[in-house]
Amino acid sequence: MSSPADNFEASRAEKLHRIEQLGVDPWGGRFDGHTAIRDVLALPADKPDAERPKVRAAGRIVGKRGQGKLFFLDIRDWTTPIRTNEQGQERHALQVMIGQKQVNELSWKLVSNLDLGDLIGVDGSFGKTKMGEPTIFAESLTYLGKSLEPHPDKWAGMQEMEYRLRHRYLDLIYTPDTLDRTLKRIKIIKTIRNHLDGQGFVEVETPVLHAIAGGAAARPFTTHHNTLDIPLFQRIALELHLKRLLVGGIEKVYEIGRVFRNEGISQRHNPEFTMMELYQAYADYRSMMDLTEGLIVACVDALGGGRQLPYGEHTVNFEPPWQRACYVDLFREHVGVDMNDKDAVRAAAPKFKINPQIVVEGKVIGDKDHDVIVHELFEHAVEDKLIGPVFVHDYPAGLCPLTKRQRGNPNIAERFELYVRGMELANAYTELNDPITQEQTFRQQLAGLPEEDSMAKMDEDFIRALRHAMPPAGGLGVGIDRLVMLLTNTTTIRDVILFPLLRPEK
RNA sequence: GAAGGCGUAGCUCAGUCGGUAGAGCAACGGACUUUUAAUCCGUAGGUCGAGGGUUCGAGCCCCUCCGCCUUCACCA
Repeated sequence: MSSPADNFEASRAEKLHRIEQLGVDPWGGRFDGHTAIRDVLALPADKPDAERPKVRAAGRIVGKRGQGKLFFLDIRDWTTPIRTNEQGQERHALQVMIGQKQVNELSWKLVSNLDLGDLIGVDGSFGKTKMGEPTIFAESLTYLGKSLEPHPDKWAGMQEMEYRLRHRYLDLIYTPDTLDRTLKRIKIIKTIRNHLDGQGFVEVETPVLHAIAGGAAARPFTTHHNTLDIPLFQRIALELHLKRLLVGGIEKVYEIGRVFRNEGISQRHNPEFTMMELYQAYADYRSMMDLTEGLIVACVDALGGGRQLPYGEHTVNFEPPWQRACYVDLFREHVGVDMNDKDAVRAAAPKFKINPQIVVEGKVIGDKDHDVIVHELFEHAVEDKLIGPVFVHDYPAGLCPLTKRQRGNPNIAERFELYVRGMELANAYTELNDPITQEQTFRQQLAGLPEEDSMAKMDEDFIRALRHAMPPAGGLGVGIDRLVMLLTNTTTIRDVILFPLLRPEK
């Protein structure tokens, strides 16, 4: 008894053998001068037979129809547009016609060995068939790779998320949105670089391996260096090194890089994700608002789909200027009480299903801090309403201990978050450059951390850097994955990351 | 971490009341020079996620486990 896989493997092995017997390498080699399928389809297709343009193309076989001495292939490459043909049908491939009399003898012998999933090079002329389908009329074929595995159903495609994630290479071929999103992500990141470079920022690379994982309050991944025999952490933020560079006089600096947080996985969280952080000397959070607006509008424009982008049921209007709203005002508007009125805030909490008491394992062990209740209320009552884009600015100082206070108002932190569709897209501060306050606040934060987070340590070296005077600065952080989600109408982070973390099979 | 859903051929999916495991595509053999989800004739393909239990009999009912999805919780 043979399994279907065995049958399949045996048949492909037999074809490999037959191709080799013809003196043809089934794995191909350098194939110069081929035209992208997008460009082939743009060639004039209505010339008389004798005047058809000569073309060379290469692609993956995604369809084949045999008809005795005439054979049709559908091939696809990474430029292949989705178009509607003269019959009103949607097509996502370029047709190749192989006629026994039109193609050379060796190529005709190869035809019976062609399978869905193979990579093939074609030389021929470009025109239309009697049915009006743009087609390459093949004169010779070149093998560029034989698929030894079956490919997904050509019409149903790939439906199961797990199958798509574990076979992303197939997903890129058979789910058009996957390739489209991937290319858009690349374009967005490139646009960010171009835009920032154009504003005089410089991009740097800072260490991924940290002796102390600082700059955020997240649990890090741990690792170990053998020669030094020390524990190391993968970075959870870019912040502390970039600020050292501010001290060093690099006045406009940014980094786009991977950060790692050893926390939950969800539609909006992957353990490794891409952050962009930038710092600008002698600027503040207001400067960052203008910069953020310009940066994201540049990304929107780069995608070429206009400034109103769909997201789920909504349309988000990225046309500047964007709304700017005070935290206090939004709070009053949606919660209905003044956030500084402690009794009123406490009384309002249950209306939004928030317990103003701290409960551990079913027991009340105390009252939550006022600022904590305020922020929980904000998250439950306000965030979802922020279709935006909207800059929420001037946070309660208690929520942002490491942010510079407003001059003359120590209860307000100079911070904003950019919200779009209820998602936090960017986070910016007027950075604290007073090393004494910074150190005190660090120590207070560390003192409050639970046992399991005891790997968090004071970064003395960073404090020492600040003590040499860091310029006042504005800082901005943008979660690139979430930005791509928003701009490509994608609801899960796993579809904007090519290879999101999955539990290994078996 | 909790609850719910899903897991059947390579892919996409049916499977009724517990009674011999099904279809389309893909594959294999054959016919066919303008097809395009080609058509026609024929063939093969299964650890029903894994393990245990109930039963004369389990894809289906029960238990345990694994994986994925969704919601919630967590989340600078």
